[in-house]
Amino acid sequence: MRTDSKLSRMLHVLLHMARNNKTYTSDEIAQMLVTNPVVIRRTMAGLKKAGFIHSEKGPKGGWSLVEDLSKITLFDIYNAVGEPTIFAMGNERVNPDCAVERVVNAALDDAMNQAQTILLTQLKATTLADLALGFDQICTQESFK
Amino acid sequence: MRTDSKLSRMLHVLLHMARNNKTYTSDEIAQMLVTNPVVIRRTMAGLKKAGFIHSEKGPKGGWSLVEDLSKITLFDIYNAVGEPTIFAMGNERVNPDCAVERVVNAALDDAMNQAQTILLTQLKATTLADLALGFDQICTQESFK
DNA sequence: TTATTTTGCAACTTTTGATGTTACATTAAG
DNA sequence: CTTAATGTAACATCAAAAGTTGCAAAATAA
Repeated sequence: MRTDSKLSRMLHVLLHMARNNKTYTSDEIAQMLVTNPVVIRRTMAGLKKAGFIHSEKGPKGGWSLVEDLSKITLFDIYNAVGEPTIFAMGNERVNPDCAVERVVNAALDDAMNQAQTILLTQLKATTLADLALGFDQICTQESFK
Repeated sequence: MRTDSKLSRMLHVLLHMARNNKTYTSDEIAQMLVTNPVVIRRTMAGLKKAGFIHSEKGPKGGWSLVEDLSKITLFDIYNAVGEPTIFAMGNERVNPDCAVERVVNAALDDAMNQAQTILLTQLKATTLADLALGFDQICTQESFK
């Protein structure tokens, strides 16, 4: 499969929404991310269900932020987009009775679980407000409008 | 794409080879892993190139272990099978000039790099001999022939 | 009420990388 | 010289993410 970029994309969108404090249509967002508006709606649906954003139909409609950035962690968004598969590598399981297979898989699972724990811990420790802060720093450094 | 199982599979094969101390044909291995012998040759080619195993053509030919299990780490095999992509999640990079994108990607890259470091460190710290040991323990516990 | 804008969503297509398959060349044993 | 193996190129399949199309539903405004 392709690399799952839903988390990356949604973080991108949410920060833009927070920064400009306006509603965005799926079309605008799709242009921003160079993709299709339907893909946007599909993915944003998860964030809406989780209560982070709101959507309005019809003219003047679109997507808007509901929650405070400081209350949303990257892990929250990871969950809201459906907890994408983390690893592209995995165990084969053809014969659970094979002791060799069990030992090999246990070792790999252990290593992968440790890695996953670190990753999710990092996501939990970072809020969107943290990212916004880093963003403001860049803008101060350089010349952003 | 599918989940990459080359590392898991090769570890499985190597432990079997070490345990029974015999040469295996690609066909035998393929049956063991429930796959195709050509897939086996393709993957084993990497291990051969890295010097961990030897292959012999013709009747009585097949694959045999060359290196001592204690000298091979799981990381060595990870490398030998071509350093498969670790993560199924990733950043989108549509506009490197976008400060939001940069901040988001930096945060995700950081989390993923930490996770990757842990994973590879674990692979480096485990030798095939370690796995064989765990294997022997299982065999003692239960009733393996 | 009707035209327009926008989300909601089902159904299908495309893409991409791992895996699987076929065919045939090469090599070694007997 | 036949048989049993590996070596490898070329092509086929599979699966999951992303992309598309089409249309229903809802809200706004004239």
